[in-house]
Amino acid sequence: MRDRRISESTIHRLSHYYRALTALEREHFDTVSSRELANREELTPAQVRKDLSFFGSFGTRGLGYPVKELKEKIARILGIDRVWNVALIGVGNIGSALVSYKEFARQGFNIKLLFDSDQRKIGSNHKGITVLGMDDLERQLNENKIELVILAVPASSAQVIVDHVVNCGIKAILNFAPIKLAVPDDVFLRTENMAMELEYLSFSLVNNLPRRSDRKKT
Amino acid sequence: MRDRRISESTIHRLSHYYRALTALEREHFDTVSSRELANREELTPAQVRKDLSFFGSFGTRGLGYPVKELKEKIARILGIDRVWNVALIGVGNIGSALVSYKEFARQGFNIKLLFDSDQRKIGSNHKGITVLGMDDLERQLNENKIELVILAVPASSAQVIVDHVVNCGIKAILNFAPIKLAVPDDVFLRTENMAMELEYLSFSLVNNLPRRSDRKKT
DNA sequence: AATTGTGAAATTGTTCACAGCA
DNA sequence: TGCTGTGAACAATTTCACAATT
Repeated sequence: MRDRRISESTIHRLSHYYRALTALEREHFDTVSSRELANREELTPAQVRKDLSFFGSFGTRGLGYPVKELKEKIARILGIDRVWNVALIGVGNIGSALVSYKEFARQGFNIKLLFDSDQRKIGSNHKGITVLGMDDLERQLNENKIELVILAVPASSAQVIVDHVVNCGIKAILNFAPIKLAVPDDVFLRTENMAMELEYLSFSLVNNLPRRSDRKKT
Repeated sequence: MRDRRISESTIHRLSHYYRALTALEREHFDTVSSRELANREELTPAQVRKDLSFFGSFGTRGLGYPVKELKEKIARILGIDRVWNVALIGVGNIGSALVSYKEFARQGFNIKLLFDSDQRKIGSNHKGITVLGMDDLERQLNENKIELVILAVPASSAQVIVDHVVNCGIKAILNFAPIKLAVPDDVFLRTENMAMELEYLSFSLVNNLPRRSDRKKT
């Protein structure tokens, strides 16, 4: 199964496995079967095995997967076995919530810098980090070896700001503005659209969809 | 094409079409072709036509789709042509950011009630809404005809609280805790996992994935 | 006996290509 | 002519089922 193209869904499921394995580790399980892992994230055992087999043979026939080891393997695959230096642009509602979002830090996403274009916010403090102005962006990103930028600015200014960020050489951006941004082909952009899931719920309620849906193919 | 099962991806793409149509309306377009609509959300024209054809024949051959009308049709399909009464539980970082998140209000999601189990937060005010205690939950949800609950509580208490919410008769829940929650089959649950997209970016960077990926197949 | 790893089959989702209509 | 609507072709993903292994 070496070298089949890895799909987006597979990668997202790795995040789920990682989460489940973190829980299993806390509960002192040494090994876990594909069935148990599947149950915990509402997937099928076959899918778990197929997903994992893309990356190697991590299990033992008859026994299952070693929890701690598999968790480390997946962390390595996802690239979260290290610390990423992150800058966050836009310290409004969402932005300031994200600064304190524990799950980011727990997975090695270290928000080191905050930026805002609002003069009144520059110099203010969030969780011990001083908000910088946008004119300082390029130098600060370089000096702090930032590899990842989170954008939490209004939709109206998001494209201008993302252009600026791209010009600074950043190759990975997480966008919270509910708008489609254009970036060059060599930049990774993901957009978190929080209204979309509410719309999905709304759709489900009015159309009385077949039940038990939680997240993408996931 | 009547009565093919509508996939999750199709529904998510409807959200995208809705967003694009909102922009087109603002730009005073009367009609739009499947090609233009596809371009705006980075999809293919065939996909746009197929998606829309699930729900009816909204376009005119040779001309395209009427922007205003199509937007209304999609709003109707998504169930956002009305106001939904929403309660938000957990007024921490994420929770208080969501209260002020304009996009929710704009799409008819009216956050009417706030709850928290922290005594110090009860009685405090967010955007003019007073935070209530959890003991009041059932009565308040009923009296205010709440149909949708947003959960922004810590992972550790999320399952207990979601059980409580389900017992109050709520059938649609948006969960922001990074954990898999169990709910009965007749309850719609969606989980917004914000770390997942960061993990995807991290994976992309370390694996130097083929570029230009923005959200699910979406 | 239990459980992985994996080709093959089944299913689901996407794109093609063109007839049909304005 | 231009563009939709859609069946048919194609591609991707998931599930099945079983040999291999402990």
